[in-house]
Amino acid sequence: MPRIAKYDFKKIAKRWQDSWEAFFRVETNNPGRKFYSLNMFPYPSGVLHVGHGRNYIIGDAIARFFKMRGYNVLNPMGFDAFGLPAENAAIENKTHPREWTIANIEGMKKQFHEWGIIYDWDREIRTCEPDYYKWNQWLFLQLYKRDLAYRSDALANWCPGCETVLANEQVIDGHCERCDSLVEKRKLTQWFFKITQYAEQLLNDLQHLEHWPERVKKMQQNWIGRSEGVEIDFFIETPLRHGEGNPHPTPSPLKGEGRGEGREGGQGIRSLRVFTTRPDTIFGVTFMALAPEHPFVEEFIAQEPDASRKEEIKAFVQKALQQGEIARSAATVEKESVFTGRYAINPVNNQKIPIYIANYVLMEYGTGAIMGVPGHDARDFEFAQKYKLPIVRVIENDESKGEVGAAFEGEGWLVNSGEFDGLSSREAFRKIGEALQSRGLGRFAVKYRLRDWLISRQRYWGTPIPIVHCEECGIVPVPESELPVKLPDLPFIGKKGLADISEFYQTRCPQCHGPAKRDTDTMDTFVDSSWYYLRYISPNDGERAFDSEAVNKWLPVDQYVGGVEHAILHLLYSRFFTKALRDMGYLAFDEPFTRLFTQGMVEHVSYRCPEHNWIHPNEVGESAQCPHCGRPLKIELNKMSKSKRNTISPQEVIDQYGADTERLYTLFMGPPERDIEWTEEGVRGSFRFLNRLWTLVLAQARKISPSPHPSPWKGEGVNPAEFTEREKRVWQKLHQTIKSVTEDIESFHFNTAVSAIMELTNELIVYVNEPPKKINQALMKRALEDLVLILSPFTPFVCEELWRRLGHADAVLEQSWPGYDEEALVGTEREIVIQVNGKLRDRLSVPVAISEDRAELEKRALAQIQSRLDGKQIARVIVVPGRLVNVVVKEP
RNA sequence: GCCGGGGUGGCGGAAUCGGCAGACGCUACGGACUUAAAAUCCGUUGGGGGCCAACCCUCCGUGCGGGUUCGAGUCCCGCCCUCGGCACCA
Repeated sequence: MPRIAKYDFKKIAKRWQDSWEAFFRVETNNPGRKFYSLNMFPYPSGVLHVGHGRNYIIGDAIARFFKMRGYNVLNPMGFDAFGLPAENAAIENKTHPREWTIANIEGMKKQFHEWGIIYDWDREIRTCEPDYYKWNQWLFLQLYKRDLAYRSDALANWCPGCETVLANEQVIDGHCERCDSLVEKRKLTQWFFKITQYAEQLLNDLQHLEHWPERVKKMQQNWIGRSEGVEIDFFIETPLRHGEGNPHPTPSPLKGEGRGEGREGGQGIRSLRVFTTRPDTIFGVTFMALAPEHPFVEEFIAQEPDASRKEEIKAFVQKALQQGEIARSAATVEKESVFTGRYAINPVNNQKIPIYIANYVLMEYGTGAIMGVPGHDARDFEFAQKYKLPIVRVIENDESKGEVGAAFEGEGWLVNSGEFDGLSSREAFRKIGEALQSRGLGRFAVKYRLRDWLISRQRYWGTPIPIVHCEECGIVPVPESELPVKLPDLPFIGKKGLADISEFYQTRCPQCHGPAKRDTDTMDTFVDSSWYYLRYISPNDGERAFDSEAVNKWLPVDQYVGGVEHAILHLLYSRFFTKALRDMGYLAFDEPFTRLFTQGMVEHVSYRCPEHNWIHPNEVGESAQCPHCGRPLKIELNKMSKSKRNTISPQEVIDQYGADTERLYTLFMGPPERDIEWTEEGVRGSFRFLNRLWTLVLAQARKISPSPHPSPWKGEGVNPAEFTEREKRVWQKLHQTIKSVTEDIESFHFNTAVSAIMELTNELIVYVNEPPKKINQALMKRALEDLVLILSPFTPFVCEELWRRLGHADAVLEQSWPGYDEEALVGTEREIVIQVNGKLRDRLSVPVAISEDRAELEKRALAQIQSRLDGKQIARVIVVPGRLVNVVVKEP
């Protein structure tokens, strides 16, 4: 017998690499049975490692699978090409960010090609090109027209490392998500998108996203942070004047008309508005507290007659402001405060309540002022203890009685609450709210944690904001006909923004044509990625951002695949854009992504030397010593990253084992949603499998005469009625495998799909080598063909080659996905488990017909294990048809 | 603190409408082939015991403690650990 040619993955890759693209070119005009498969587009930061590959390999497998199932698959790719790293790299290499970006894009496209990942490159998007960012500007203007984009001075998150402001979403534990610098609050005039206008919808519509991971929805829900409560106005006592004895009698709020928060005439501040989610605890209020930034603070200071107290308050406020809101908002910070010398009146019982300024009260949330209820709020309790304020219990339940060491934050019934005594917390919430509302002293309100999206960035490499500042006309939007406002194409000038380039900002006012200044900020790059999935439908359209008609046919995206790190930022912004564009009439759907899959990270061992820091695994020998100083290295498991020096280059793997091996291992290594460790041994295992497959198919291929592959769901070419028992088992295994692989791919269980394919391969190898060596050629041909087809989304190169060697002239992607025959799944015999008292004791093989016959199964099972039952009394026999017989015996 | 994942052999992980725990792969060990090694192939591989070996038998075993059930990795109650998100948000 002639030798089988070696599995030459390099030759095979070269042969088929360029042959597939045509299958993923789509006509967008006529979607037919469409499937929009989308991977989150990458930031072109350099070379991709095998961990990045996971995202794209999953996406490619899905696209190929749906293609074979007869869908018109749209699978585009592009580059999120604006952003800070390009600027930093450009400064380092003394080039222009564009050069660095383009070079990386070219490199990454080569990598996709090597991986056998197919996109419709005619639809490629690069967000740094004017023909893309022009539409960012257009979108900005649309939002501006509808008051969804506005300019405001606010305390913004300033990152000193990146020298720019950041959105709330980009601040992690008070640090910059990019460079980890401690973020400061600075008062700056900045552009915002009014995402809060959609807070309610963004929250509510989460429930319709059935095919999103639960945790992503939960994260968004937390982030939006809705709370229902009541806003309450507390009258403030007029301050004492010098020489006066008693303060003026306060107006009785229960009788008087509320006037809401604010000042009145020359009388100064009259009332203070707070927000609470627990109006039922209002009788327990023993202090009020303002945020140091609260507008009343200044006035209180001004009105303070006592000079030393005035200084005390001033000093405290200054210190708190310096500490900054971010630092102060950490739960670990000690509660500090100063008494203002002023009192408020509790509208429900006329009690006089001292007003404090406290560091733990945030201006950003609610009204910037709180009512302090130490009996029922842990923070207020801590505060009251420190400042020796009274703690009043106004809610009780069976558990809380007698307990006084802490705030009771649960629900119960009211006590010490006047006419509301005895009501449940819930009833009291409503009744107290209503009582306040009827007197004009309060109103039901809903607050969100979500803040508006700050989009201004003080950087060069981004989309210029299309606004002109004119001394005469004020803020003037650039007319749509003048878009794009292009980035000045100067040799890159280092760490400078547009504010340093007079050629850019000097302009004329579009309205009065007088001299004016362009806005010198650029947009957050998350603007770019909030709508790119719309642009893929008509990527070269010079007339509009996207073609609504076609977009409404192709979207929502059927399957979106990407990293969970975008659970909040990108995915929330995209949902916001979709809803805003829908309301403008451009889109006819509510949510951009029907199904979302978030793949886990790939981890790899990393070595750390106390002196030389991270050492690449390739430099580390068996002994795990530092190659520079010989010291023992600390071994850790970390996410693959350049900074930890533990990345694996796909090129290494492809050179040594081929792209199919990398793809197979990536999909097989573990459940795709979970983080998983990359190991060299695992890669070799996948390589071994492909070699075994190669040998099996080639050894048989020469015996098999070429003929067209039958259409699915039919047994053409094979005749199961004439199969031997052995052949029937092979046939059954084949159909079981097709079924489970199909279902596993649909549910993203690639690891078990691969293992099912391995089992089938093993079974076929056993069948081929079994002693009689009489192989049913028709069966074998069919089995190998189907095997190759169901493996092809995972390892397209080797499968294409094997498919051709099985005698086919047409491509794998032109084939239909194999179907399975329900009848073939069953087989002829079934194994029934025999248990005694629930423990496995024996097995019984019965014909399928009998496996459903309770009486017969019981009879046979008891006969088979009779010897075991000596002297024991049978109490009961449980029969599960098709599965088992459990004999319950009483021990003598 | 709150919310959500997850805890199964030496390792990654299978099996959750309650019904054979450990599929598939890796590692390790033994054997075949080879002058030798690599590769490949065959076998063993959760732990303990039944004198050795084969076969077989048996007990224990899915984070911990209870419970429901003929039967629990799977369901219920109470904990522990771990990863992720949110967190002085009133």
